[in-house]
Amino acid sequence: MTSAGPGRPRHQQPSRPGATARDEILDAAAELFTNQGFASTSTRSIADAVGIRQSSLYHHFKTKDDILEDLLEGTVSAGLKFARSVAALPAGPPETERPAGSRLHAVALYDGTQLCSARWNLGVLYHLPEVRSTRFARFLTDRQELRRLYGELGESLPATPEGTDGGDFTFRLVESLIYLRADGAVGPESAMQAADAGLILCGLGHDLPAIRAASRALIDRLA
Amino acid sequence: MTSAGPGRPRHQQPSRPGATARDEILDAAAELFTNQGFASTSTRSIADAVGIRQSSLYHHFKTKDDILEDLLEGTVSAGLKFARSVAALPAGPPETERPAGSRLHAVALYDGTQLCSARWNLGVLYHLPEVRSTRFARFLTDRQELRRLYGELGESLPATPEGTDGGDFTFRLVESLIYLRADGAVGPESAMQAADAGLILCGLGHDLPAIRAASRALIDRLA
DNA sequence: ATTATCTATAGATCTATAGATAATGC
DNA sequence: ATTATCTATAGATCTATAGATAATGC
Repeated sequence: MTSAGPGRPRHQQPSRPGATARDEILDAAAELFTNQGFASTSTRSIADAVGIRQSSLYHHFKTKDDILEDLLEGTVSAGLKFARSVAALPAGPPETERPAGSRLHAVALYDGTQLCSARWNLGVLYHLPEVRSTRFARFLTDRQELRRLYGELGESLPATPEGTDGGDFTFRLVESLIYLRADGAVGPESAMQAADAGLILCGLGHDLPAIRAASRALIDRLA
Repeated sequence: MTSAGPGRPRHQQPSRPGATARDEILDAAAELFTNQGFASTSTRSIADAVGIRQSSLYHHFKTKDDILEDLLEGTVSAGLKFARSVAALPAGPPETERPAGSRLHAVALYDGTQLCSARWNLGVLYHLPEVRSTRFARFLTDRQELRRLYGELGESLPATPEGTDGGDFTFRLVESLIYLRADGAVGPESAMQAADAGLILCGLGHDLPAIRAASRALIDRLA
């Protein structure tokens, strides 16, 4: 028994990662939302998982939706930032020769690696009907911009067969890692395989070894 | 005012498709589950959509979960049946020459077409955390068998590049149609494009026109 | 004074059951 | 007798707010 009870200081016995109580709440909510669903997870169960009272959550978040919003934002912001910086690079090789498709591959690999290795598989929340509301507009537009960047990087490739949008297929393959992971079928190579498959669909399967190397270099440089 | 009130006959003013009250309930639940989510949809709102009292639902279904179970089963049974009959065909051309990959393409096209054109986009319910319980074992094993059949059909192809499971990638691309549709981005060609992309990943992109023709023929014959 | 917690609770649900009622079909 | 509906309700939630309490830091 340390000093439990009303008005106890800020943050004791951190059973969860995170420097602050707010971070602990987010971590507990992420675990519960991904494992039980958003609507099925009560604010009480989140509080229980953290070790505080249900009502104390409302000191840190205005509503339950706000918790979800924070979590969703966190899953897309790094990937979007990386994709923006990659898309801002010139397509042609600047000084070092960079094979066509390296930029799309790098975005897919970075994004996919994150989806596979993040502490919780929050991607399963992307397609919740609840999320399709203006309430979550910032997340939605961020994810839409990321998708558009995939499309742009795919369009800049001349080799793609007619009729297919290789960039968007790559985006879809990368996001399918979410459900592969939910099925327990993600391995250490899954993200690379998804990125490779995207490039194959763009007609660049013949050059994969060089693309992989340039993709890794881009990630090391920009991430 | 027709004969409303207690004990009225079975089934009047059918505002929804379906011959029976049970079918109307399923249709209303499908609409609400896909648009608002399963946990967020109350039995009352389903009943309201049908035009009966909340408690009257329980004459047709034992629990709310039972409604979901019925809906999920309905989305996978036809596709699984088709995939089984396709997988039972000999791989080599029997009398008519059937190009390699036609069987996988046919399964993907049939399945994808259904996902794109079903009255409600029930696929968004596949990955609900709630569904991962033994409660829905029959649906889960059916879907798993369908996935395994994709894998088998992919394995039988010699052309697939090493390291990629072309059958499983095809399965993932087809299921990604669910989320393409949820984003309002499905067109009349989407299912065919997904099936084609799967075959490209299996190394058969060069033979697509012939594969498409054989795939269509298989669907006409077996579906 | 500010911050983080607590207790207590309002008010609105939500699922499922019990039992009454009336139409149908034998 | 069976079927499909209804009314009424038990009992269990669930979210969010109000206001008290105590530790902290100035």
